[in-house]
This record gives sequence, structure tokens and C-alpha cells, in this order.
Amino acid sequence: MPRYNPAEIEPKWQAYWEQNKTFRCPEFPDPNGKGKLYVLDMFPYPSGAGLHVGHPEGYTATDIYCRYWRMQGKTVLHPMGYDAFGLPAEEYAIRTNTPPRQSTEANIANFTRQLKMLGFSYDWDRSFATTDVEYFRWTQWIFLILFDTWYDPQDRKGKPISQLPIPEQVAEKGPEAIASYRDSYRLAYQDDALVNWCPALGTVLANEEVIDGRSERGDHPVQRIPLRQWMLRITSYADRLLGDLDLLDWSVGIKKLQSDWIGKSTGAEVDFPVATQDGKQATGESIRVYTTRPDTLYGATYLVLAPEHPLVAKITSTQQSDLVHEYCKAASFKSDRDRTEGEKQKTGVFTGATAINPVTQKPIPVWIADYVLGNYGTGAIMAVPAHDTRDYEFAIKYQLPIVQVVEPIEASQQELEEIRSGKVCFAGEGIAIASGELSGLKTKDAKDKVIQNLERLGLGRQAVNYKLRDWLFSRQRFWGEPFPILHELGQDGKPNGQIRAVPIKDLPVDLPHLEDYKPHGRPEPPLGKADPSWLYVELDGKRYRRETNTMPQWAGSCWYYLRFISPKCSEAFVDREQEAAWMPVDLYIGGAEHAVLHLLYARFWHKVLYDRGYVSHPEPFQKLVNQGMILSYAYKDQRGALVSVDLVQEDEQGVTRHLQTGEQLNQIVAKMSKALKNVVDPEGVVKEYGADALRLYEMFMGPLEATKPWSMQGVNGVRNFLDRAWRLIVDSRAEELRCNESVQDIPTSQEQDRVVHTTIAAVTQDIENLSFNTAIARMMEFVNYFTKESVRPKSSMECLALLLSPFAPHVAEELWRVLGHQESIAYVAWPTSDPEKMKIESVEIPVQVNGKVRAKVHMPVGIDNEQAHRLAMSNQRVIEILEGKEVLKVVIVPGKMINLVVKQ
RNA sequence: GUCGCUGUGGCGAAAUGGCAGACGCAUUGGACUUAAAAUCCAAGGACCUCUGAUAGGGUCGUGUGGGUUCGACUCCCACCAGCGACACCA
Repeated sequence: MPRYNPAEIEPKWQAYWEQNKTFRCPEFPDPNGKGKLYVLDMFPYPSGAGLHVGHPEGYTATDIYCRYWRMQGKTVLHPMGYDAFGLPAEEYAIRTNTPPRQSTEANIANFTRQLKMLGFSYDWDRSFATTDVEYFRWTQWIFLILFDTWYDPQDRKGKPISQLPIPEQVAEKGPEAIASYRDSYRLAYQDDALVNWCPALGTVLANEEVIDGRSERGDHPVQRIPLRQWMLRITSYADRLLGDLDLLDWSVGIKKLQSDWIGKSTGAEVDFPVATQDGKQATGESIRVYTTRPDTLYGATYLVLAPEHPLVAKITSTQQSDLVHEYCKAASFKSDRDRTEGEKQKTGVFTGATAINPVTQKPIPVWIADYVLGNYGTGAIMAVPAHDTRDYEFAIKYQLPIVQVVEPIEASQQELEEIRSGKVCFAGEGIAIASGELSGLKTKDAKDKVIQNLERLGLGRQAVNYKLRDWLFSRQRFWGEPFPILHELGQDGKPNGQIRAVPIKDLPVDLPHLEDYKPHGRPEPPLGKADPSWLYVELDGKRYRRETNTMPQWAGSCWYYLRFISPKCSEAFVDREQEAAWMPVDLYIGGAEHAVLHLLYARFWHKVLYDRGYVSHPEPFQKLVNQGMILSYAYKDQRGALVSVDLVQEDEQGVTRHLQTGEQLNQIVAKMSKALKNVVDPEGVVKEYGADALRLYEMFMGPLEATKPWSMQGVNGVRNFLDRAWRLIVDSRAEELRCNESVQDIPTSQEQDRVVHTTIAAVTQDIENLSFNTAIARMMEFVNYFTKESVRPKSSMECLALLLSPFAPHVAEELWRVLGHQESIAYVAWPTSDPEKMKIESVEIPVQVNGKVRAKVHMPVGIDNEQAHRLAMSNQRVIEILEGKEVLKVVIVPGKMINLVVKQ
């Protein structure tokens, strides 16, 4: 085998690693090693399409990092598994009437085969899927922990429900009252949430599947109906999820995405008493609003309630009642998204009621409008049209009064006049005016003062709000984890409202076999059709019906990183000591599409487990890196029709043409998609160029975090480099595998030493910084240099094999063997660089005149500034340029450059 | 609309205050060969200029305009374009 033939050596080494369990990770980090390293990839959803080239990008990056640190002596935990519950498998099941488990298992087998083809150093013995019964048994167990936990705001901590103090009034009413009191505090609770129900399709739709109140598919009307749902009280943890971002080594961009999603705002709640229609007499009701600008209270000229606000029905006058009723009904058909999306004209209706502004004592009208959301703040706002653009738009449309109460600090005369006359809305901060005792105060001081005043009068208080909502955790689907919850049945055989957890010893609750997965026209989960032997349970003499909702796809991915630590543990979800030894995850790499939801949900579960003493760190993922998206070129012909990439050819001028017609094509860069006919299949790349070339190209394309386009010619380029590296060491003319005759066991020359050691230093640095593209460039320089050397010291060639091994492990193993070693290269010590050997004797220093390079002067390294200056000044070219000019200043950067500043 | 990221040769990119374009692709020239492929060696930002020809020299050049600095791809301000996320959260 004289020539480099990846098709032969790659499967050979993959089999070797598998047979020798080369990458088996011990239960505990080696106490004599250099510490532990837990490196995690975001595990994939095993779709029927197999891997795409985006997967190996992050996987190769983590693999290089792991292989490097193993050679540095760390014990590395590097697992892989599958996130396999979810919709595509279920839809496939509905279409083909086969159990989803069947297609899921086939897809997992295919993914595993493809991943192994790429030579990743996973400990495959730790692999599992979220759909494994032994895995979701513990997902259910964690759900029961959430169910058993309430959040104590005093201690800012989740505690067992048994520790929840029961008020006396509740205790007096008996055990059922206590039970429902507890239920209302659990982190996992049931609520009537509004869902998008489409009667024509017979299913509940996600928000993004609803457009203008109609279903995306089929254009059928969609209704917002309340449906009993499981919710997780993530909002209790909002403040800690926000604050603990400080502990993490994540990019500022991702932290900001998370903190914006949590959306903390501070302001005040203010109570507006409702007046009767003559505007004088208070009715006893009051409307509580939330505002971040309490300093503008004097400018509040009307109130707006969300259509679903509970007071709407109570305060609406008889004249307005028809209009209001109609408006509320229309709003109920819109999703939150529809109500808040786009540049839509605001709409609203007057309720006929008025309220009293508590500081001005003036009556102001109460409106309802769907731009006010029922589930944020108090569901009601005070409108200050002079200082809020939304209120301003609304006020202009319905001719409501605009009263200016803040004056900008810096503004032109014209701007001031426009604000004063109500032609323009000013939403910034400034100085309060026409606001009683607040007048003259800066916005911030005015806020503090008005809150103080309101608190004293009992009319308002400081308040904090979050955009983050509680997590709607149930789905009316088959292919998800069943909830381990039982609903007690009354005498009539119907649920009586009491619920209980399935006893831990009875876990897991497996999915039943269903004959039919199709929707049935009622908003009830498919599990309701399960055989009664599954659906009904008798326990302690009572009859129960199982919960038939299932958990969303996020559930399994919320804690998989813990299970990898002790995947076979049957006593607990994770072995306690092993957890303490391996956590937290030191490096987590995955796509930015999970920046918010997955990472927030997983952090939330982790914090609950932490509060309950099951894990040892407050945060799961210490360092997070998002790989960039890989795009691909796509081609359109003159009419704009898409042309499949395999029908495209480039002519000598670099113009892309249709392979058959010769028509000139336009090139665009876009996401890979079947529609654009520009998908690159990694398995095909492996067959043509080898896994090492694929790995190398994925890293050489550009920085890990950048978005970058795929180019097959680029793959060819790195393959060429591997060929060159091969020929550098191997005698490619020989029949059998043996060293190139220029490789000799001789000492390195001084210059060779310098190349070797600078390369070691650069590659080491670059790997630690995840700067793989430049590390590969350094190795290319190394190969270019030694290709020109007629005698190549064996030690230098061994060094190349070692440096290359994290990137292109198959070829590195083979070269290591050719160089006479019997053991695998995977645990050979990483080479160290000697700064002494990197030293050079003289450097060429650029001499600048007024910032422009005019000459280059050779100087010994370590020369002092005075001598350097003298050398520069004695250079012939410098003398010419300085002829008749006065040197004003000399800037010397030792070893870098000299700049002479002269008078022009 | 708001926020974020990115703008550097024909292309992917490197350099993050100190010689812009490392490394690779594509291109061109040469060596080897009867020839081709493969391989090896070399050239290469644009424009101008000197010369018989080389060597040499100059001006411009990192999206645009300004600023800071002896010196800016790099730092600051404003703007433009592309991509992505969020989008009436009071």
C-alpha cells in the first residue's frame, strides 16, 4: 500500500479503536493524571436523512480538543447519544402506521454508523437515546422531583413540598384543601392554558403554525381555547437564571440572548380606582397597572386593559357592552403572535368606564385593546401618550388627550416645540414637568420619589416583571415521555381533581402500544385511546386514570449530560460521586439555534436538582461555543430556476455554466436545503476524499464560530495536504509500507529544530484557543518546509504525526506505525516546545519614515534601542530619504520596527 | 423597528495597535515525460514609473466618511450593505 489510501486505513483504525476500546472512559478521572475534562456535543435528532455536513463541524472540533487533552494527560469524558422523541418520527408513524420506535431505532443505527465512519473518539459504551425506557424512567423521576418541589422566595431556593408552610385557614378545611394548596405551589402544576385548537384538523397547533387566526396548513379557523396543561414554574427561577449567567464562560452574545429572553424590568404597580360613569363616585374596584415609567403618572390620560382582563365584564357600561363583547371574542381567535406581530394598526374599544388618576384625581377613560397582553404585568397599563410611542399611536387614532410631563435635557428648539404641541412623542428620559412635587426632578429621581409617595398612600409599590413565562410542558402527542401522574377517579368513574405521583418504585411508565396514531377530532391526547389495562390503575384501593399528555421534546435534552456520567446506573439518575467528579461540562459545543430554549430549560432543571441536593454545581455548562452555520453555493439559470449542484460546471474564465446546456448560471450562497438542490452529503465526501480530509476541511474552512460556505475544491485542497504529508514520510514507490528513504534517524539541524519547535508552539496554542484553521495552516507550512529537505530527521516526522493526530487521527496512526511504533498514537505524550530552540540570531527590521516603510535593516536579536537606531540611520536608503530633513522623534518597538518622524 | 454578527485579492481566509493578504483554492510559468496525468519548483493586490531588459522606485489599497495615534484591518463616532435573532412585554 504505497499510496495514501484512506478507504483502506480508515476502517482499519476504526476497527482497531473499537476492538481495543481505545477511548473507553473510566468511571472516575485518573487520580494520577492531570485532571478531568468533560467535553460535550449537542446530541443530534436522528432524522431519516442521516448526517449533514453541519453535524461533523462541531463534532470534529470537540474531538480534536479531546484527543489533544488526552495526549496532555487529562482523563476525558466525551460521549454521544440521541435526542429521539419528537414529531418527525410520530408523523412518519401516522403515515405508515408503524410504531415510531421502529423507525427511530433504524435512524439511530444509521447515525451511529455514519458517526463511526468519521473516527470520533467517543466512548460508545456510554451511548443512549432519550427514547430508551431506562433513560426516560429517570426523566420521569426528575419530573416527579419538580412535582415534589416548591420555590421558597425567602431563601431563593426550591424545597420539598412537605416543607411548604400550610396556612391555618387552609389546614382547617381538611386534607383535600391542603392537597390543592400544595398543588398550587408545585414547580410542576396544572393550569388551563390557552392553546391553538383547530377543529378542522383535529389538533392543537404551535403558535408558529397559526397565521392570522387560521391554520398554516389548510387555512382552517383556529380557536384559542383553554385546555388543562402541565406547566413548569420556570419564572420562579428567572432571577437566578439571569444572575448566574455571570458565572459562565459564554459569549456575550448568547448571554444577552438569554437575558433578553428572561426580560427583567423594574417599575411600579399603581392602583387606579374605578369611578362610576359620572366620574365622581368610586365603585370600590380598582385597576392595577404595571409601568416602568411611574415618573410619568401625571401624564396618564387613559387606561387600557387586555381583552381577557377579569374586570372587563364588570366595568363595561351597558351602551358599550355589545362592542366590547364583540371585540373580546375577535381577540380570542388571535394567537399572541398575531396580536403582537408586525406593524399592525392598533385597535381598541372604550368600555364606558372611567378611573381616577391617583395623583391628579382626574377621571380618565378605560379602554380595552389587544396590544395589551393579559399575561404580562397586571394585564393593564396606564397610557402616557406623550411619552410612549404605542400609547401615542393609540391616542392619535382615538383622539385621546396627550399631556406632556417630561422635558428632554438636550433638544433643539424645534424638537422641543413639537413635543410640547403633541406632534411628536418623546420616550426618553429627562426632567419632570407639570407633575406636582416631582416637577424639576430627573427621570430616575422622579421614579424613586413617586414610588415612595404611592407606597406611603397605599396606592402603589415597586415591582419587578419578567418577559419569561411559565413553561407549557405538555403535548397532545404520542411520541414523548408519559407523565408519571395518576388522576383519581370518583364514584362516577370520572376524575375528581385529586392527583398523585406514580410511586418511584413503579417507574418507568412505558408508552402503551397503539393500533392507531391518527388524530380523532377532539383536543385529547392519543394516549387516551390506549388499552384500559394501561390507562386505568388501581393503587391503595383507589382507582386512577393515567395522565395522557406527554412531555415535549425538550424534556430528554434537559439532563442527558448528567446521564452520560453514569449511563448504566440503576439506583439513581446519576451516580452521586461520579457526578461530583465530572461536572460541570467543561466545553459544550452546538448550534446557536439552541441559544435560548434548550440552554435555559436545562439550566432550570439543573438548578432545581441543585437545590434539592442531587447535583453539586449550580450551573451545568461552564464554557459554551456555538459553531457557525455551513452554507453552500446554489445556482440559478437565467429564468431564475434552481439548478442542482451536480449539473454545474466552471469554465476557464471561472464562469459557472450548466453542464448540459452551457447556459451561464448565477451563483448564490444559501443554507443547504433540498429545495435549493445544494445539500452536501458527508458520507459521499468520506467515500471520495476520506474522513480525515472531511474533518480537516471542516476545520480549515474558517473560524469555528463563523458562517461559511462549503467548497468541494477546498476539500480537495486539504486532501492534497494529507497526500503530501504521507509522501513526506512514506515511500510511495515501494510495494510494501515503509519509510521514505529521506527519513533518517539523525539529529535535526538548527534550522529544522526551529521549524519543529515554532510549529509545536503554534499548534498547541491554536488548539487550546479552538483556532483550528490556523493550526492546520501551521502544519501545512511544516510539511512544505520538510518536503524541500532532502534529509528528514525521524524525530521531526514523529512530531508531525503527533501534531496531526487530533485532526486526522487515521492517517496519524498509520504514519506512527510506519515510523516504527506498535502502540496507538492516541495516548502518546504531546510534544513540548523549547523556547531556546525557537530563537533566531538576526531579524529584518522595517524602518519607517512618517509611518511608511522605506527600508529594511538586518539586526541581531536583542540589540538595544540606541544601536538599533544607529544601524537604521546608517542605512543607505534611509540616509537618502532623510537628506535635508529634521528628525523630530524616533519610535522603536524592539524586534518589530523603527519609525522616524520627520518634519515635512 | 430593535438587538447581534459580518464586510480584507478572482475565491475560503490570516494578521486584533507595529512590514496587510500567512495558509489553502483557482490561475499562470517552469522542471520531469514521447505525451498526458500525477509530482516537484516558482510567480502573483491595483495602478503608475524607471530601464534596452531585469533589478529598482512611487501612489493607492482591509464596505463609506470622519476622529484618536509616531503608526489603525485592529480603538472611537456616524453611516451603508449582507446575514441572523427578537419583535407592541408597558
